[in-house]
Amino acid sequence: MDYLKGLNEPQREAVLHTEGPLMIVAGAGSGKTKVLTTRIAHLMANGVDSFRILALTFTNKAAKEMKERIEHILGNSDARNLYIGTFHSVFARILRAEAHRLGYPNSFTIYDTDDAKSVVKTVINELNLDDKHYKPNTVYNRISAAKNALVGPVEYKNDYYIQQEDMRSNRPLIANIYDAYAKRCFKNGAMDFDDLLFLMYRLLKEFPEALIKYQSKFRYILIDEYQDTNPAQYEIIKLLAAQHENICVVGDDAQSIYSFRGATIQNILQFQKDYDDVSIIKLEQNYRSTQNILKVANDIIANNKGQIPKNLWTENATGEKIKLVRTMTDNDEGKFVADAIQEQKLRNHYNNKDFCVLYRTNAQSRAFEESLRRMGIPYIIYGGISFYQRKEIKDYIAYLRVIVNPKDEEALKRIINYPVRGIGKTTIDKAILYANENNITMWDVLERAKEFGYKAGTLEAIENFVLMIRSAQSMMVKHNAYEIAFHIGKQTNFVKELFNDKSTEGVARYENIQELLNSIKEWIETPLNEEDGEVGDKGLGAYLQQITLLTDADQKDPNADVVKLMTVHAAKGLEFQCVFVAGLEETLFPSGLSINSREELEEERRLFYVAITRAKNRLWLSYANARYRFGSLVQNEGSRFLEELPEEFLDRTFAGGGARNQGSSFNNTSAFDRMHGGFGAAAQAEKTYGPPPARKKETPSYLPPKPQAPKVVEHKPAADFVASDTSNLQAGQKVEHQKFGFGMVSKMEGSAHNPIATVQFELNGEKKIMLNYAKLRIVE
DNA sequence: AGCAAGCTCATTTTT
DNA sequence: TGAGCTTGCT
Repeated sequence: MDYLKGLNEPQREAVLHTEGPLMIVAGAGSGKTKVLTTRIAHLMANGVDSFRILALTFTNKAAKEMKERIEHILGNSDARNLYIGTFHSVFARILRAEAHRLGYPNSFTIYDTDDAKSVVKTVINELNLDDKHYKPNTVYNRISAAKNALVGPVEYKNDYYIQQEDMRSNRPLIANIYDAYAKRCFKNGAMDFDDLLFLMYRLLKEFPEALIKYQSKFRYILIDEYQDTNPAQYEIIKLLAAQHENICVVGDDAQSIYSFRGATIQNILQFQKDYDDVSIIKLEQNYRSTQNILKVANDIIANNKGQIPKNLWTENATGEKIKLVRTMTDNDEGKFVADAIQEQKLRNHYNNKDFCVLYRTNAQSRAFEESLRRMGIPYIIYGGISFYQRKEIKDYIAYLRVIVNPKDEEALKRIINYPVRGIGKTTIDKAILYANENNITMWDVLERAKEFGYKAGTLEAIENFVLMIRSAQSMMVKHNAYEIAFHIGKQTNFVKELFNDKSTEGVARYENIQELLNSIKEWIETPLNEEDGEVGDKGLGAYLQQITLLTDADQKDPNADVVKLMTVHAAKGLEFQCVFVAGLEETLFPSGLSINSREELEEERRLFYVAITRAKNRLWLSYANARYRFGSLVQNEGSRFLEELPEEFLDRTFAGGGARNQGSSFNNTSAFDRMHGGFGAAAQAEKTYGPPPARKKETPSYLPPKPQAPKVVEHKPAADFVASDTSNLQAGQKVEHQKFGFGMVSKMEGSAHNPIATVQFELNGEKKIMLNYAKLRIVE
């Protein structure tokens, strides 16, 4: 019973309460994972067979961590056979075994978002609809939302309100697209991410034998991050738990941040009504953050209505005040963060991995990357395009997909003529047309190419291709995923082709393929779950299933000593010594798309709450006066959330042009800036903008008066306008700007990284031009 | 057929 | 800004 030591009272209670429905309301940093893992270990220590425990998480990372911690507690490897995983991966595994019931091959493909959107696009075009109006992205999101609400194509078409909505947006035919899309996926033997939930639900609902099988199998069910479950997940859980009712859900309504994906807090409230005697345990002691950080977080979230009442408290030290920093531009914000990290490393002996930079949108990462790179601080970005989304990797994998499931038209289209083998666009278009006309798959057409009147040369090319795929298919009986992958790379000249490309990108692509092959090999060598026979051992099918459900975060080493950059969403469940929350500006955080209703705004606020509560020791909040948004510099107001911060816990500073912000004896300038013109851009900027304003008490921040940009007299540059190298620009030179026209440089200032020219334009008067961004042509 | 240049358009967040 | 797509050229 050693594992019970080190738990506080409610934690212990949650672990020991094994029978019957239980809801754990776990505040940020209250030891939720510890409770979940100890609970599972406790069940196992008391003789529950690991096959009978189902634990569902939102990320593979969380699942993996839980498994490891359980193994650690138990001191053996019994945990290997637990059903721990994401909703998607666990359901994929079950669906693989039950696919036949739904009319799917058990070798079904899982389409990622890109594949799915591509099918949507294909279908839109085939229905002769305009893809400018029916944008694949929009339509896909609509379909996705429908599936997550368990609305199938038929219900979609028959639902009055949904139809009204589509009428209003002038897209009445989405129902038809949805229907065609679902049929096409089925024909391709493919499920998209949402299908893994939707079809799992249908499996349990429509096939009582399947329902009984899994209901009785899973005697104990645990759900992590319950506040982020959507209706599909909710219904599935309910069905699975109905027999034993040993269901434990863990969540925090204050951290619900996925409503855009259909998640609803209603599930938390509904849970209490679904079962007769639900026990509720609250974990309210925070072990993560300083008092100051927690105080700020609590104050922020108190602005939301209708929270489950909780009192999150901590015994930790008071800690430092929260630093609120304003900069001129997003690039300055980047520089400020890199500077501050450097300073903290020196002053407080932190490692790189103690720092995390959080932002609202992935696009914001650029400024931080640049400044960190310039300072030589190693970093890693979570959430960009993942390894498996790179073109060469997707192409390579497409071969494997076709071998496993030749009905997969998306994969087939990718590789049928790559590397080039004389099966061009015309041939492919024809094949798809024939397939649609005869209601067969594209692969069927290729196999029976003779019947469709292709020219001799084309026919030969097709037949060779079909033979090659078939021979690889026959390998599946005796060979594992690695052997087949290696074989196909050689056979198709895929690898050789990349090897011969000596351009920088070519070399990188070749290396990526090598890395892919290595990772397949590695996967082959890791031991199986005992019960995994049903998934198909180390075959290609099992491999493919596994990688499509892998997230970007799963591919990166969380222990590497590097600064981490990620969106707030991606940071859920993580913690860091030092956290920077950047881009706290209206229309960015909160997002401009979420300020029109209270619900959306409250979700943004929860997101901010999640961001703040990632920090253990030190927290910086930053925002920029102006930032580059789709190409041009846009002014922004500070976020309304900043006004909700309790003033007494804040330390306000201004860090204009990337200077150090506080305290050091050299005051506000970096050595570099001092060498290049006194106080540099920072001091200059401070004169212009002043320090960040303290909280305005009365003025509501809604609809802030927009500072009117001075009207520009448009200048049409010559067609051959070419920006000059302005690194040696001097006062007195004459220049041309694309928008402002001709002018004379009157003054040069700023640092060498960030030179600023003051120009007297003939038509537009005096402007300050940041040479790093603007394009100027030197006239003389 | 294949490639390069130019054009348009989008930006929330992710399994 | 930059990705993806169409157009036009070879």
